[in-house]
Amino acid sequence: MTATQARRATRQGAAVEEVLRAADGFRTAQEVFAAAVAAGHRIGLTTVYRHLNSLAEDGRADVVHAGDGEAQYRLCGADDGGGHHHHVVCRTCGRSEEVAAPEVERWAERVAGAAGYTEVSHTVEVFGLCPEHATHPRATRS
Amino acid sequence: MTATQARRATRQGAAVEEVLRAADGFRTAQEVFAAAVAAGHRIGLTTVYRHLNSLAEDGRADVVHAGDGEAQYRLCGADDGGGHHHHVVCRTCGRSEEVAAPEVERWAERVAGAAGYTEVSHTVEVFGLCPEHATHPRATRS
DNA sequence: GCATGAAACGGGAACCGTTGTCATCTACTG
DNA sequence: CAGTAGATGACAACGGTTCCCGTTTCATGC
Repeated sequence: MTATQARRATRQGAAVEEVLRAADGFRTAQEVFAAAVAAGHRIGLTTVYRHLNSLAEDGRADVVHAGDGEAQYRLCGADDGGGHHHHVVCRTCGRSEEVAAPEVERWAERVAGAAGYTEVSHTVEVFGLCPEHATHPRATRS
Repeated sequence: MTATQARRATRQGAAVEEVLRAADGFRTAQEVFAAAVAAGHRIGLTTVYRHLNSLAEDGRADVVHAGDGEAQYRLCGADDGGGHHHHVVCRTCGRSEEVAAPEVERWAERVAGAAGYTEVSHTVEVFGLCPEHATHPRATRS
């Protein structure tokens, strides 16, 4: 299961990756589709979903579920050796910063183990407003 | 504004809470609906959703989005004040343990702040298999 | 370069969970 | 006990995602 040589090289697959690479943040499948079409690519929504899922499966893309039932995708380093990571995502523009979270990993393992749970997985997503989209300084910010 | 006495006391509202209380884990809205009907309550799916959302809004229930677009609900201590907490949820039966996560709270604030993000919120869900549903030790690394 | 088999594509329908609509019903108040 | 605001629920609408299946395109051998 090393070589997940799933897909054949196609224009559409390239288009999806291209759109994803051009965006420096998370995008929904529909946004990717719209962007690809806008860029002149001939591609169907179904195909966008197919490629997005393939990328996610192969670990070439990260997925977050924003909580309102809309999955968002983002390209990430092909085989980011050992680095399971998380993101801080801007609620407004989808921009994101990648952050490592060794403490959180350990914490998850520990509390789950303490409760007797096995095969532990976890989802950690941090949402916020990036500097550019920060609202009026409600606290003491200058 | 303390008493968010939003809803009138009705049989249906009681039924939803009853079902939720009987289950010691997370349940989807549809499951709650099915259980209520099975228990002989006369109630509609719409109403189940309404009460579930009310409970969640008032902080009387926790919600997790299992990642496949299905929200799951669980009763929790009425007004547990500042106690923002998380859960370890069994993938198979929905059973869950409540866990406090002060370190994670701090971590989220810190990394988001470091990246210049404000209005930070986060979702942390840990999934696993409870002792009862553990599979044979497969040595699989997540 | 061209034929060929297989994989990928894509339009539209199907699905599924969730929310909106609105006429009817019911829990509370006076 | 009657009046009324609010709750209910059957059904339709909705939005995101997946399935279906005939058509197109890729990759390869000739």
